[in-house]
Amino acid sequence: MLARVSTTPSFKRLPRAVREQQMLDAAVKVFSRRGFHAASMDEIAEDAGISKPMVYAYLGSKEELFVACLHREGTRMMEAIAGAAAPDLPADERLWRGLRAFFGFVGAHRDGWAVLYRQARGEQPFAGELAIMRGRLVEVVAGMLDHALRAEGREVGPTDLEVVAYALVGATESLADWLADHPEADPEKTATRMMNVAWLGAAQLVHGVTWRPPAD
Amino acid sequence: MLARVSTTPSFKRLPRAVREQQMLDAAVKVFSRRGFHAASMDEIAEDAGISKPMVYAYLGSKEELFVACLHREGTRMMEAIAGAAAPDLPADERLWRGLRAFFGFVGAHRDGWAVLYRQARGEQPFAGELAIMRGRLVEVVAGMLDHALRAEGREVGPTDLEVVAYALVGATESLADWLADHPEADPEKTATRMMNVAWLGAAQLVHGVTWRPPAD
DNA sequence: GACTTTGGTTACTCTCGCGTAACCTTACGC
DNA sequence: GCGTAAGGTTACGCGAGAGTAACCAAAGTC
Repeated sequence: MLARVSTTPSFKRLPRAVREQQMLDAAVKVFSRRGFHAASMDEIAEDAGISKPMVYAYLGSKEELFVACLHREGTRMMEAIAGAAAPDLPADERLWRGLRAFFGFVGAHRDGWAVLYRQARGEQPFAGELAIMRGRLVEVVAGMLDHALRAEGREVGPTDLEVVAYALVGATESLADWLADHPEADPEKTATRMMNVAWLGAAQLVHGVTWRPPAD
Repeated sequence: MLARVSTTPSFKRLPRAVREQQMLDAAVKVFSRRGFHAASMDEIAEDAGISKPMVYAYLGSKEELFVACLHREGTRMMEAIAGAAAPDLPADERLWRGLRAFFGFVGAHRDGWAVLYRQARGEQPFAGELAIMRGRLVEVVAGMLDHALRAEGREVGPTDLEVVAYALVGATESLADWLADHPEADPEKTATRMMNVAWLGAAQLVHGVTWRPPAD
């Protein structure tokens, strides 16, 4: 004993870009399993096969690390959706493709994105970050609705539009949660169900059918 | 100086039941403002006008305290809804009354319930607690839908029913968030908007209008 | 008016985990 | 082949905040 002065060089010493991705992979995994607070930097570092100071050197504080996860995963998701829903298609087709892409993504990352997202909704430092992403989605959906409405020669106040879009996005998020909690469920089928709720409701609105509260 | 041996007796020494409510009030306030983790027991105690050991004596650990908040506020909300939506009304009327009561409640507790709820969705120890409450709501909504469907001589698989109900509940939660973030918004109007999305979509489903994915 | 229960306090302890200082070592430019 | 930057490590400081021990006093109770 006492030999092995130079520790097994195995194959270490990877370039920064690679290590960063490994760290993010580990971070997403650990944050998802444990939650932001219960997750320890030590565990993330260990899971990434690296020591803690490296994580700090590359990705900064725990909060920054979490935000980085959110960003990477969020961007991937947004790209998946944007890549599927071409802007020159009719509204229902766009909606359908967007939903399918979204649920496909969530289904494929069942214990990554969805869980991270859930975390972030509550914690104040991240809620803002999330609100921005959700805001972009809401804007897109609201734009679609507006487009469809104008095609019918109709028009609705911007707040109404925003709120309806917000509700649709909320319903979709909710089903994403549901999907994440039901490993056996089919993403495609979930997307279809969501489409039923969203589009049939939205279509009514587009055609000017409106529900009004009873006179009491 | 050195006098004031007996500290101002002011009017202290309240019965347990009263103090517990004060503590819960303070806890809801602080948890909402700071979030579960950032909230300190010291601050809650101070805000309740009492010292920390009393909080531990009456409500137990920090987690238990949070759960107690969730329970109290959740029960209040459920009661508000249940009291409004009589079970012998037609489905749309029940839905409308339930939504109105719900948004009324959220609007009246803008920085209490909604924020607490948001917190709890993410944190693992509480997510279960919440899931149970949401589950009850989903069940009620699903039951309503089922009832309406059967009245039309139609029937849908239980999973479909559950998922649609889940989506509606999710959309509603989402608008509750929106309402909590928009102090100027009118709860009644928000309920109407939700009703538009939920009911017009649901009504289509009830009448057997179903959207199907394009053949591709 | 003693005695016990209930409401209340001050002043700690102790853990946990973020963040860092100080220190190696392999690769690469030149 | 030699300097230096880039990749990597061990081992620790230390702040914060949950939870507690020990102790005090008013209000019932008999």
